[in-house]
Amino acid sequence: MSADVNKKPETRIQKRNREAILDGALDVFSAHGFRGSTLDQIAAAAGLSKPNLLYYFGSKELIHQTLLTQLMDTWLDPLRQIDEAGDPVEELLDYVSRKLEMSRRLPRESRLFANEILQGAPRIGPQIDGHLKTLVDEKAELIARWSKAGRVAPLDPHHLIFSIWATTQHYADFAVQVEGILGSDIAKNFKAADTFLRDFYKGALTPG
Amino acid sequence: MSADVNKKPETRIQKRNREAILDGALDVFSAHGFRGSTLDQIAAAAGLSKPNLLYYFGSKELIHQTLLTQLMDTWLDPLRQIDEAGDPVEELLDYVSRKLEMSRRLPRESRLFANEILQGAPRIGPQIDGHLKTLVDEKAELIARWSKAGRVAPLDPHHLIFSIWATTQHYADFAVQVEGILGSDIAKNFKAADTFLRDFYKGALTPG
DNA sequence: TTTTCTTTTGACCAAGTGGTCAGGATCACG
DNA sequence: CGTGATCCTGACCACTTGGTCAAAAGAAAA
Repeated sequence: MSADVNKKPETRIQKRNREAILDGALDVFSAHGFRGSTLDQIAAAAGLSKPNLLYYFGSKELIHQTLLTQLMDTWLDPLRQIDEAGDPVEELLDYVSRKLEMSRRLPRESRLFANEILQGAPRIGPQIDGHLKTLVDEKAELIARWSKAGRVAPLDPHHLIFSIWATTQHYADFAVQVEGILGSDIAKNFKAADTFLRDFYKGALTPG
Repeated sequence: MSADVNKKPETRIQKRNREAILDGALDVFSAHGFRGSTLDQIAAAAGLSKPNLLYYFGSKELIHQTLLTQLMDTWLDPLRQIDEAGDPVEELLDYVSRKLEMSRRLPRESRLFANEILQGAPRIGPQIDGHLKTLVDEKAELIARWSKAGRVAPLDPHHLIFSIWATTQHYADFAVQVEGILGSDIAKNFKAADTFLRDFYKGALTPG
């Protein structure tokens, strides 16, 4: 009855196809949202027929949920890395850079996540209240301690974290708008964003 | 042939029903995105039958586009109000507060917009490159002048504006996440957000 | 009241959608 | 090579969806 014992190990073909499906689905879901995506689109993106796709993942739901669950881990990594032993302002600036780097390298994942939250997190709600809240509260407390010790400016730590999420994810989620205004040289835009954000947060976080 | 001459003025009934439709559609579109919304849902939200709805707006497209176009004006108002004659830091802080207030009072509109941009702005693209870019460039230049004169910290003005959009709209677009972490007392959360953002931007913008 | 214009509806339709299924093709292994 | 397990497909289905239409019901003007 224990679910985590896979009786049969995964075959080569299974591995290849499951990966192709998840990659294709990430393309499609991140661009059109859950309801805006069709199994035909996903199947085409993965290079499989629709029935074959359903042979590997029993339903559209399941593909989506698999993506979202896998993503959650990666997504919180940068936050976990904030180190109590480091210099507070440096630690936070590096967190900003790491988050921005994620927007640059994993924009599809960012948009998938944004789509889900925007629509009220109908299929990921629980994980927000659980995992995420715990980690955020923990790091917020750390920042509060730094704050109290006068090592970073006295700002509400939860809202500070929100601001970092917002400013960094913006470059993935609203990429079209950013490119419409700054032009389409993406590398250049991200470089400028990093420079800006580090200066910006340095100004806001440095105490005194 | 001139399109802006309405031969017949709008009837009472037309006015009431068109408003009901747009309001209902805003509910539905902002919660589920364009493709995730159905005419039946919108008709129900507006209290009309589906064919009757289509009597007023010829297609789903048209309702969506009407909402988006109407929104664009309101959306850019706070930016327009930035006044060259005022104190630079104060002007920018007030812009932040105005934008946050829009997230508080018009969260549906914010999410409608976010949905559209997230999915690549398929039905609003042109307006971004036109209207919006012009206004943003203009205000960015103003900020650049202030910057050069040493009246605000030397930060890239375009990215500064992006950061304000991101941090303020976050409270509407990611409301579920914010409430999952801070709790559901919305008034309290927005109050704290305003305090945080003003302190935060004051620290980052004050020169020297 | 009559006539004309506007508003509303039920019945309907073609296309698209997620998902099923029986059977054929292919693979791994003794 | 043979055989059982895995992999793949075309045909199909029930349901949803955006949209149409003819005709009834209601307002408004005469």
